[in-house]
Amino acid sequence: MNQRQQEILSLVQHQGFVSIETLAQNFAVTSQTIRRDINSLCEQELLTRYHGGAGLSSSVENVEYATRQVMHLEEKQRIAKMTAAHIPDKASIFINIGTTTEEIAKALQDHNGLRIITNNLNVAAILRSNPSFEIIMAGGVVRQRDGGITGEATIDFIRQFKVDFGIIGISSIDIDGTLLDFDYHEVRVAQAIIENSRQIFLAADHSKFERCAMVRLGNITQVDALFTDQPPPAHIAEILAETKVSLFTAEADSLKIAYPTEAI
Amino acid sequence: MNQRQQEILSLVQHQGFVSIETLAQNFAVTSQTIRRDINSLCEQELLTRYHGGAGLSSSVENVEYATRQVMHLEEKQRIAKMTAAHIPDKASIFINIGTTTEEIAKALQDHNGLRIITNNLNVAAILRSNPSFEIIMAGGVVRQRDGGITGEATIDFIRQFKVDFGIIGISSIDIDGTLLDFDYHEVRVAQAIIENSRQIFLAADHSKFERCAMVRLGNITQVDALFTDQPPPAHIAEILAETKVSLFTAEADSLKIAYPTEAI
DNA sequence: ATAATTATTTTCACTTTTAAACATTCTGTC
DNA sequence: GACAGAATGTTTAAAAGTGAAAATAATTAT
Repeated sequence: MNQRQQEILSLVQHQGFVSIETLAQNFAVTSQTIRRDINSLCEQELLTRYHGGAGLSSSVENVEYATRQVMHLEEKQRIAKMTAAHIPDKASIFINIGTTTEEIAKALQDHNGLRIITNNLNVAAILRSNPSFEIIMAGGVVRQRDGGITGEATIDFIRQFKVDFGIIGISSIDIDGTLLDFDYHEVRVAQAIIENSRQIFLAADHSKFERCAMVRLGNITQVDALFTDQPPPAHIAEILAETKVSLFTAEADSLKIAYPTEAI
Repeated sequence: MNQRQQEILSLVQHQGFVSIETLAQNFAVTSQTIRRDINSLCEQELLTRYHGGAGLSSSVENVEYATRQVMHLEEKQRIAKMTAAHIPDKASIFINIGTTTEEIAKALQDHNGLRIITNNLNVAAILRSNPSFEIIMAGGVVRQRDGGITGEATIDFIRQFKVDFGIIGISSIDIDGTLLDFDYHEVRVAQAIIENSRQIFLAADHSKFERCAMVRLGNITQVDALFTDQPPPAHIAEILAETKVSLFTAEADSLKIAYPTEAI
């Protein structure tokens, strides 16, 4: 996103609506350029396109979160689609907090008869539209910025269940396979989910391999399958192969799937 | 959908019905344009076309709920405003399911430092916009139709707390003061709220005195204050006086909206 | 029941907006 | 300096939005 696009976004956020003509004059570019900017921002669901201008996207209040939400959106959507394809109808699943897991929720909308337990208000809102689903909301303290629910009460709540699949996102994966996050409370919840799921699906786009968070969640060997968008670093790939963690890679052009190779 | 259409939709959702003439004047366009908007919205089944205007859609998933939400809206808003005025800043409160309690949540938005426990997804969404609030979501099974959360897990969750105010809505109040609701699960949650609140505020518009539901929730003598929009029936008023339940009535210059009878 | 009124549909003309294709400029790399 | 790639500008045809007028349908008043 370039400077001008950020400013457009900020203008929309302050004024609710801006016309293409105004923007073109303000930034001293042609309306065509503004159109390209707006179309691009629109694809990222950061704002809504109207005839003659652009306005606030449906219900974005938290800009910081909304921006994070669109980082690597394409990748996340590919990952989400692939992950959803591995969840059978009528399965019971945990879905925890995270922008990637929200995309997975969207990808699951057309499934049938799922029973979902989540600590994410957005996930609940997304999945509520399908009447064949049974949605169970985990109780606890609501985080304003992303609608996540955490805390001791949440953990106790989650422990009441045992489900088929636990779908978790993550902030960063260290080179030795350590899973890390920024928020202690969120980590506690994720651990509870891991303990109470028969299979764990970890969804993480490639950016997570290049970042550092500080709270240890666990190790990548605890998961059953890793869903990502690019082949992971060599060392991680080795660990996955050794521990027989399935690796699914949703690459841009064609969908490539790599199965774990036998340890030599 | 353009912004005008969105606003039309929102108007319909709030008022139940809008006339084409009014809309044309409001938006400063010809009635023809409004007609096109309405026809388009109608094709999407977002609202229903009537001769001379448009009203709530009758084929939306939860019409039942949407209709209920609009019924006696003005009264509910008056009741909500008055109820909110009796809640001090920094109070801890339960808010349960119900269209009236949702209005109360809206009326509470400008308070400060509230700590709210709710089993209503909509209430959580409404109050999340105020960063000074601490919101705790009760866990449990999500009801598709209204975002309410009920079940044993919810009751256990609520029992973990003891708050200053419990704000509850109700489906009907019998002539002898019996509080009644339609849903057993919802009643169980309301009872848990009553048990764990120092003060109970009951919010009910006048229509609740004329209806019958079947699940007994409790008796009006269990509440500390009743908030309504018209003086209750004499017998109820007597009970309230005898048992020293406070009665707050938010009356207003009567304002009636005529609904058209048949959709086109 | 009939006339008068009001709302709706249909059609057409006009303007603005959009998208697509291609030309141009700019930028960084080799 | 040549080149590739991205961003921007230009032109043009298609699409969308709007308003006006006439014909038809529905509603209300007499």
